[in-house]
Amino acid sequence: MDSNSSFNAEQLAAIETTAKHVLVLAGAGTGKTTTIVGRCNHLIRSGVPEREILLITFTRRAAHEIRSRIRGPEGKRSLVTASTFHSWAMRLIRNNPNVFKLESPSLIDRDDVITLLQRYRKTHASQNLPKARDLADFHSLLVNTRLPAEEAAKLAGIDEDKLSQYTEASKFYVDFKRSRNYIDYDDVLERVAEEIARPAIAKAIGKRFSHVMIDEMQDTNPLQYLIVDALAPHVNLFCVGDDAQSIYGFRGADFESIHAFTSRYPDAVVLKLQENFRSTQEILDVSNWLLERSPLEYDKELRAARGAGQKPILREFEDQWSQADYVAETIVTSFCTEQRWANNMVLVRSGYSARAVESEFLSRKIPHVLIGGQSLFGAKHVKDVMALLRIYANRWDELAWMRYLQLWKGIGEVTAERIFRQLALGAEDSVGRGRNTETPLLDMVRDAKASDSAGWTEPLLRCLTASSKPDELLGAVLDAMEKPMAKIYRNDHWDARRRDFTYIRQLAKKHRTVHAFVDEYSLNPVYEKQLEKKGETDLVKIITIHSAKGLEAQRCFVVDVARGTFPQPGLTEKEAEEERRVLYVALTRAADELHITRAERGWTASGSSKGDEAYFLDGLPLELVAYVTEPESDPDAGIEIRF
DNA sequence: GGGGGACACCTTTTT
DNA sequence: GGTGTCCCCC
Repeated sequence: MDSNSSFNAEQLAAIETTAKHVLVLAGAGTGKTTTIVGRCNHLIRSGVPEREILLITFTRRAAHEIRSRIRGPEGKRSLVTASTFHSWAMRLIRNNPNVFKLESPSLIDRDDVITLLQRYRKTHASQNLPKARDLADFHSLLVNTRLPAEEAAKLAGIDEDKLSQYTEASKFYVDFKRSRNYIDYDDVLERVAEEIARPAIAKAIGKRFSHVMIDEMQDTNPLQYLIVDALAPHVNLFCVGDDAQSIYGFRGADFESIHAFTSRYPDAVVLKLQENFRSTQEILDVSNWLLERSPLEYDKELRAARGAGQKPILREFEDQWSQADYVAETIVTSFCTEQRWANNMVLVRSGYSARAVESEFLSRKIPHVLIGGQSLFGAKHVKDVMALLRIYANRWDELAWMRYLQLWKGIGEVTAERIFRQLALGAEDSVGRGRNTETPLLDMVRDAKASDSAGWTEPLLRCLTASSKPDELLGAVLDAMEKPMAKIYRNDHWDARRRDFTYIRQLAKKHRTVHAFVDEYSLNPVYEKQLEKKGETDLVKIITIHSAKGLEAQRCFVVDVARGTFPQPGLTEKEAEEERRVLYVALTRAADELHITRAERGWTASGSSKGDEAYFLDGLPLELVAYVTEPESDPDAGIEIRF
């Protein structure tokens, strides 16, 4: 991989370019990651200090992947910074409180935001407000797109007469965060974007990082663009993207912006990677067909460097169980000859779709890993425990207090809020009176113990008096919470939940401060199923398509490609086209064997659909695939006589 | 004010 | 199978 002979001419041109700013348009499977890594190594060889290279990705997974492929000197860890926009920005904020005007803020995640907005909704119950989730999503869209509220509303399909409810909620939310020193994911970027607009700041950052590389440029949203724009005069940009793989529109990304790259950065060159090394031509034929059917212009026609192979298989099933059975059966059969589970990848549109497949794998004992589902830190019981750690890190983290207090029998929202207010007021008082304020909270909790029949004071005291080493603190907290949690979760898989804490403790060991650990759990959640599989490498991947971008496997199953499911009904054209790109990403993951399946009766080849919903495979020329119906759907087609 | 039961409506996708 | 929401009883 190090010698230039392993790159083709297109890749080499990108790797060795001397242009200040570069945009590489790289179709699926054209060696995008290889090129980024190659560019990185090339820069280092040409004398650019490793620490001057900043490599930005959109998912943690991609950051990790790239980091592992950049070699440091003599096998040492490379000094190249490879991280997501968010974790890079968060580190800047933490390390420069004066510049970013935030002193140890508490980072809150989406669940916290929703909890908070649920509370807001209750206090405005008469107004019949939109769901907390919708309020949160709208606010986030507003921040990420930088649009005026009216236009963002149009984008999100919000009625004009409802808009004031959304903007009022946003206002409440922003005020709440400011008064409590909270920041959310969007604030992390926004804070950096605002300060980096000052030339002195941008210049200082440019001094540290001379080369900024951005992966998946098409997913960059306007907020992130502000950061890139500010850096552009001071750094060399190397951006890689593919408009056909833009699948983060819901986060405010607009792939049209990469078309405007050269007008944005006049001294930029645009290079193309068009030769696909991953897939057989048959797989690309179906993928190309899908894109051609789009009303949008992608100017893309992938060519297979590898040549011909076998046609993709299109199958339909009665229900999701027979579909899952087919996937499992095919994999087991292949394992007999290949002796390798990891040749297989199952791609799902949503975590929900993964369930039937996973349960089939479990019953057949097929070693697998589920990626993109719920994060371990998203689990209720983990959040309960983390609430105590959050209080430790930031004594007046109201959301953490509310969560913790409401665990206890007899304490609901109202009582929890009362207790919190009393403590906060008491602390203020003792500051006002100039008392020794070292431990006012501790004293007050001790005082409260006398009247505490619910039991909340005891674990809290253990927590507040514990060691400041994350793993020791966590140990103390778990110790104190074990019994009460066993009771709370007695009918709710307590044994399975309890096991998770072992992993959390291992993770805590890696951090020096509680603050760092609490941050990490928001920005870098660890996925439960992945942790369990640590060490095992030969696994079938069940993965959401969004998480699978950049990955490949010899044999891929794209399941639940069904009318009314993928795409879901009722999407705007813009949204539906994004779904088309999602499917495109899925299809182009396959190297040799592609199985497209759907679990429903009645798929028709030539567009004479039964439902009114859009369906991407309508009109698919049957010669592009091997099409098989399940026996139940067409009894005659399935007759098999055994001898 | 808390809690349990019934109910609907799910599920996008990531930081 | 899971979770948010509403309603009614304690």
